[in-house]
Amino acid sequence: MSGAPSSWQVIQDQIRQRISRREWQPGEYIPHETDLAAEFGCARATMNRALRGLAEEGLLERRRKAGTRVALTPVRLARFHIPVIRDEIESKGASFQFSVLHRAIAVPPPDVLTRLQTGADQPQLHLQTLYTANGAPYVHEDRWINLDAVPAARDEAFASFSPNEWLVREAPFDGGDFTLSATAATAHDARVLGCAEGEGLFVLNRTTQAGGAVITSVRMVFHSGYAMHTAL
Amino acid sequence: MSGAPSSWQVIQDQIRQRISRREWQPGEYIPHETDLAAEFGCARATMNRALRGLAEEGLLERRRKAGTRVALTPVRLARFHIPVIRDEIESKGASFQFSVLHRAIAVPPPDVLTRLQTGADQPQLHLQTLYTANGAPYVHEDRWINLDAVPAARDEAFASFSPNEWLVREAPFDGGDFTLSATAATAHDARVLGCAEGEGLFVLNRTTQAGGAVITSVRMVFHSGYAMHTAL
DNA sequence: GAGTGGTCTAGACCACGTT
DNA sequence: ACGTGGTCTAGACCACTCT
Repeated sequence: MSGAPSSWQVIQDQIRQRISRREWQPGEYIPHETDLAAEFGCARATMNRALRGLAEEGLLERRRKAGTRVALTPVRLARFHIPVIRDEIESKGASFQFSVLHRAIAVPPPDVLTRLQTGADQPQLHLQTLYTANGAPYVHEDRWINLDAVPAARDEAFASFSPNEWLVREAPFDGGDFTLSATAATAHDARVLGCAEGEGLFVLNRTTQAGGAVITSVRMVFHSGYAMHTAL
Repeated sequence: MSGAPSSWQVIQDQIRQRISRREWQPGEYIPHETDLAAEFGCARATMNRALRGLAEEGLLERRRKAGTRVALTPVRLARFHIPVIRDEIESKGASFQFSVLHRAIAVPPPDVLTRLQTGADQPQLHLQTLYTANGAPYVHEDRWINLDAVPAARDEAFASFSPNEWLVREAPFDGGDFTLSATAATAHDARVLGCAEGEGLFVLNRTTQAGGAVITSVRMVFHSGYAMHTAL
């Protein structure tokens, strides 16, 4: 389907099998790169590529001088695609809309001040936006934009581009963090998202930075029933 | 702190800067590997390593014959460490305990049957386990184990090892999927987790496989206030 | 001090897709 | 048909850590 697997991928799969079949026990040292390369009849660089991948997945632990061992605790890491709202909605075949419910310039509350790393006397841009799919509420976004970092936002109406898309275009970020959590729908959440008060809602908090400066801090509350999914 | 950055990392950072500073616009084709390698005075393999990493991050799009371009939509992917409960709790300096609240062999409900890919006439092992940190409820686990795939589970008491840890030891997996969502605490949730009914709780559904066979399907409901966090 | 993985190079061939 | 990225090799030097 997707092309012939390359040599290092084949080798990687073989190694993976030896691990999952317990031919190499957890905690056990496996042969050195050089020996494995000889066994598989490939260059050491190729074997390195295969093993490096497994180490990045957390299946192997490698240390210079010590060697390579099978990880004791297979600490798997899951990859989640961070949603660009429009893409996520349109990829489901639904139509995308948004409306800015609230727009103001004000001093953020303390928790946002901390995240934005701005002063208590510096007003910033506050936006509340509802994104809908086929007209149904999809996610409610409560966003603060650091006007020192993105002064152009002050005069932006967010008519043709949603805050989300506008920022991606105008203020490319190079860092940040995510927090996923849950909350019970408040009366306000319920009204905006069109769900019952008290329902469990999925929440994503996100801060993005560029060159060390925090650009924006956003809290997104998703519609009831929303879930993030990934394969291992 | 963590060693001198290697050449390909330095190069990768330079490229990253050119992108985030808009020296190369989104959608724009950047020079070929060969040319960039010449410009940076490195081997093509080294440049390839740098660019490949950026492509995996979603910052670049590469196609044979076409070339390399800056991604239009920087579809970032976030990496989350999948919690091994004991490690997660102990890494916070808390003590780890667990207790199996319920243990039975029965035919799973329809949704679990689908996930386990077993028949409606095949009883499987059902476990409900509470994990605690310093005695406080941490996560409640509702797990079904496929006895065809893991027959040894039938006679396991899960006294010294939690279901979680026992499975990691006895039935190494090589695939699966995750779903993250939210729910409002039911009366049962509230009682088990010691929270108020109706609170928003974080839920992780997980299915793990080995060699194509589904080993276990589990739903974990975390204590109120739990969050998953990651940096970009 | 010595051994192992980490990285780099120059060159080659191949696979894919048509900026 | 041809150009570009993907992969592989053989050899070399280096960095880190000490099952």
